[in-house]
Amino acid sequence: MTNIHDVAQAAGVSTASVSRYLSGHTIRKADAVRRAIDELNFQPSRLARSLKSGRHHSVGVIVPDITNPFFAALVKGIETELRPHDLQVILGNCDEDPEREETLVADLTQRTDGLILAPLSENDRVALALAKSGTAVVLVDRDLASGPQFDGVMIDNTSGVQQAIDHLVALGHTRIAAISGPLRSTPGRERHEALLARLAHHGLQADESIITISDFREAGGYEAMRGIWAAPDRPTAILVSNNLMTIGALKALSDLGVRVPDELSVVGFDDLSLAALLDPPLTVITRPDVAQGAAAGRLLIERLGSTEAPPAQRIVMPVALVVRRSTAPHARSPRKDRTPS
Amino acid sequence: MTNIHDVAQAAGVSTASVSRYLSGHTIRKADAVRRAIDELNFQPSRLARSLKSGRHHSVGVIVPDITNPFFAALVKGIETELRPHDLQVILGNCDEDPEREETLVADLTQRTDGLILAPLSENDRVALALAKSGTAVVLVDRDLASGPQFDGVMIDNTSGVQQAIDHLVALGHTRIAAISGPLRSTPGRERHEALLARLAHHGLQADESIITISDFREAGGYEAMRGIWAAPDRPTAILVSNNLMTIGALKALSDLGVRVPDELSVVGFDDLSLAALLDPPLTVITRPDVAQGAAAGRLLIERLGSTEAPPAQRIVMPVALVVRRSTAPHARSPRKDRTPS
DNA sequence: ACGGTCACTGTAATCGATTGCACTGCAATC
DNA sequence: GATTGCAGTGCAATCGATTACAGTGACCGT
Repeated sequence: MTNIHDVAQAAGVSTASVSRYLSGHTIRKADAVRRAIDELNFQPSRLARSLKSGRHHSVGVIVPDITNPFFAALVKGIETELRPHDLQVILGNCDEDPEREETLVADLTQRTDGLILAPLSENDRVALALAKSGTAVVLVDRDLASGPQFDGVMIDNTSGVQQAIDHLVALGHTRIAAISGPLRSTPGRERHEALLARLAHHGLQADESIITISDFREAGGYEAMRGIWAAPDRPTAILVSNNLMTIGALKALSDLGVRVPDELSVVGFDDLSLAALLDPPLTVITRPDVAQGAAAGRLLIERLGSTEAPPAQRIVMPVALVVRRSTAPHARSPRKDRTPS
Repeated sequence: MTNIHDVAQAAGVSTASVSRYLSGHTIRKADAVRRAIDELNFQPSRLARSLKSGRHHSVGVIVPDITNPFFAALVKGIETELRPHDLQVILGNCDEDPEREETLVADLTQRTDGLILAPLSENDRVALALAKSGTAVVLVDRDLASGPQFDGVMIDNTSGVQQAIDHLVALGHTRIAAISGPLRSTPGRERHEALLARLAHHGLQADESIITISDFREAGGYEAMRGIWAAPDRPTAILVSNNLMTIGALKALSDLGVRVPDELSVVGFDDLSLAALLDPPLTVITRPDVAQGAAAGRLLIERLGSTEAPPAQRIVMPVALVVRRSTAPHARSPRKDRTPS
């Protein structure tokens, strides 16, 4: 690559003048400089610029799993919001790996002006690094134990789970299974806690053999579902705590030949773009995804804009139950509920 | 942030010694330096490092739409391949916007050692910039008109379309519709051309009223499907050229109350994680996605590893037809094929 | 005691830009 | 004609690291 020196030489001016030309000042030999830039195909090094100015004109977004359509949508929301502000979005996918998350945080704090982060764990070590680094940070969907010091955009997990359980109970279900996500993450923990609380609220017991903690991944949901179906006393309904595990669970049910909702009512947390086309159409808890990303983008812009750090802001977005046809009234006896083998 | 100077001062050595300590040399006051680094929480600036060394230890991946599960899978394959080589993956999502693509290319060529790119258009302006910049580039899934000078990992679109059409013809369909992608992109063009060629090969006519060019997006597929179903002479089968448009088409059919495959046989290009669970399970052309990404990663590593530029390599990966139940024999008369309105 | 290794050290140049400072030269003003 | 003002200029420092080069000192052998 040609550098500013080459251009200066070719145009017969000093590098200072070229630099000033680039930043919009009027200079005497503007024509010559313009021509030199064109001919040499000069592009100022962003690296050098950032080193000098400390600004990068980009923000990092770190998500646990870009394969998850929710995070893909989140990213889309963030980008839409950030684009008009001349901020590049740089995406890091830590693939549920804490070590990789740490590397990414370290890397991106140095290449970007701010970070939008969905941490893997509430007790993440990254929190420390972040708190010290002084980078602008917005948490999204997932919190940190030391969270309150950061901006954040969360959703009302508790309400979502309550709506789902209430719906199942209203349909007459009393033996309700669940596949939860990892408890170290906010949605995993909050949804699981809400589940236990709501079951208790209805006077239902939480049976460990049909309430499984899994990993928010498709394969995990598949395994968990098979495990639950092998339990001595099968449930008549199940709440699956995120979209990918729901897909896995549905595949397991399909492989096992279990009819939904006749034998098992299924509610998934997170909508799926195909949920309405499934057989049967899936009852889910929907939540804003693109909007959640956009909100996070807005918070970050606000923070980057102000010179001194404003107090941390928290946004909690509402969720809603969408009843389709994967849930049905519990027609049979609540006890002794076996399919003929 | 503290810099190498602060550390040097605190440890009572010169910056050179700190730098040497960091790069693994033995130095006399190693202990003091280590302690200073810990206490000051020093992390060397990657920016400054890159500026000096010209290496970034990262590669850029630019995709047209991260919301598309295919690209998400591709990214996953790339990451898995690159991680062991100490290369960060930095993701850019241009969201089908050429302008944004250009910005991203410009940005990422400066922050990374190489680029894996799925260009929006075969005649992309970025090609020029790339050719000049001398960055290592691997094209994936989509080619450039000036492509042969770059490494690339493509798939056999033609064969995939042939298999799909042959399958439909074997089922007795003669009036075959299609929703194609944008012709400026490789998969759009190749699949469309293969479609026309294969229809001709079977002596079938390509009727413009039921062969639509769309945009590879869900909404586009939805609209296109509605348009096709409004045609005076309806088709009995359709090939949809990618996953998102297939989702859109299925939603349109669902909204229109069209029964699949009774009234219309549907084949989609690209598998979907839920394809088998749909009603009915969807017949698709599958293709490697993670593997395609991994192959691209390998090519890039190879290129980055060698000092002088090796000749460009091309990989073409095979595709396969997976017959499920969205395609069925054409039972009724091929002419005058209306559902009762 | 002297010279020669050898291991380590600091100074300073470098990567490619930006910018404070002192300065130039021209036009406007008295 | 001298003075002021001002737009534009180049030099050199700077951002934070790496590294060629020229020391420095300890230690060894004679």
